Amino acid sequence: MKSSIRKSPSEYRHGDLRNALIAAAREELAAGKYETLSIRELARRAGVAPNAFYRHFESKEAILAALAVEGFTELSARFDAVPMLTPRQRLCLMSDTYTGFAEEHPAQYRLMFGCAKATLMEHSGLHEAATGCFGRLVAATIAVSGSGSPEDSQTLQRAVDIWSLVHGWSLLRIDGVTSVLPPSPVRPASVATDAIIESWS
Amino acid sequence: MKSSIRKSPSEYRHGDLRNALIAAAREELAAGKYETLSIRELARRAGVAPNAFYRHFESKEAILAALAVEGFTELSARFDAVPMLTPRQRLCLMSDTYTGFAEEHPAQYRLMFGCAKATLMEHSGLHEAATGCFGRLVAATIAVSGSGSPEDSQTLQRAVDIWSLVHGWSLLRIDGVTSVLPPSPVRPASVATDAIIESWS
DNA sequence: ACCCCTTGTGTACACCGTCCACTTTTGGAT
DNA sequence: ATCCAAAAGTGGACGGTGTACACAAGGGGT
Repeated sequence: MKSSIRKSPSEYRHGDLRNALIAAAREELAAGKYETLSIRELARRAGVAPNAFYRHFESKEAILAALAVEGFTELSARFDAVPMLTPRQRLCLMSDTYTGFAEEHPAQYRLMFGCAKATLMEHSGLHEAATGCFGRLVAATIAVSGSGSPEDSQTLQRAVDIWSLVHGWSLLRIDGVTSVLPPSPVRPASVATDAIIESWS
Repeated sequence: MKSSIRKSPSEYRHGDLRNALIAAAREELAAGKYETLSIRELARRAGVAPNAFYRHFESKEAILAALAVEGFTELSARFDAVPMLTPRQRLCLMSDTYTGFAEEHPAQYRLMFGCAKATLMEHSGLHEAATGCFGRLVAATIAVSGSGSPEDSQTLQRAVDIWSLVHGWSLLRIDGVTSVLPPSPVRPASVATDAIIESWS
């Protein structure tokens, strides 16, 4: 019954610390901080001791992986919401959907592919989330190609070409690298996407 | 004349510490370490106290920038060595030159574009090196397009499309992201590059 | 022979991720 | 209602980082 000096007993248990930590991490990402994101800072934001973190996540990598999963899931949802016009138009729209997501969530996007590296891919759900996301790209590619199964080598190559284009397009803009060239009005990635698709016919 | 316990007077002065530090950093990059590269480790390798570093570089960012400059310069040199067949063939070869460099030096490549972010671009020489590198891409694009000055908006857009493709292509492979898809024989980036070029005519 | 400037050292600070031992609280079985 | 084990949060510590400051060692120009 004796109350702690620092916090009332009622708030000794945070109640939903895991989500509070994730929410704080999302804020950091929204503020553009990814490389400098720190566990201690998240704990501070949640009003909790640094080590409380480890009751909810195995490691720093674990929460990063969770945020990456969120990102891939959100991107998948956006893909699913792209309307079906012609298969070709749909794949172009998916290109712009992709780059749009990356530009809206630059730090999270970088996180998603920073996580793809090495050991992080082993974290629960990450591989599945990423696979599901790009499976949608492959499916849309198949729809355009007309034929080809998901294991068809040519179809995969084509999907990876599109993926490469929108991935590079997104990162060049996120990192502000295009500033090394004279400024020019931005043209959507779908223009180049459409050119690549044209070559398939 | 009394000798230090730790090192003979003759090696109190390292002689070429700056290059030794850069060499050590190059080794770390060759070993794939970029995010975890540390000043203290470089100093250890050079057999010197950590703070000796600061007599030769303003900060950690400074040596990273220097390594990025090296990368852009090397890539520029490779671009210059690409033979002129037809302008279109040449641009395709430059695509494969680009991805080849990235695959040979994955950590350095990531560094080059990690550096592109934010404040790092302000470091001496980095902006020039990057601009020079991609100016070569623009020039090759102009050669294909037939017309167009470096300020021509359409030409720039086209060059950025190619750049996006090879940048994304390189990073997807560097980060091993393509492992989320069933394995398939790797096709050079120049196939998609050629498809994009085709759409210009 | 002197001085000074360059180069390298040592100490220190604030931060980080994470391990350990500890305390507080809660939920369920008795 | 009581007790106890598990869950959740705390505090301290270790080894790591980048870097600021004051100091020592040594070589070059006068």
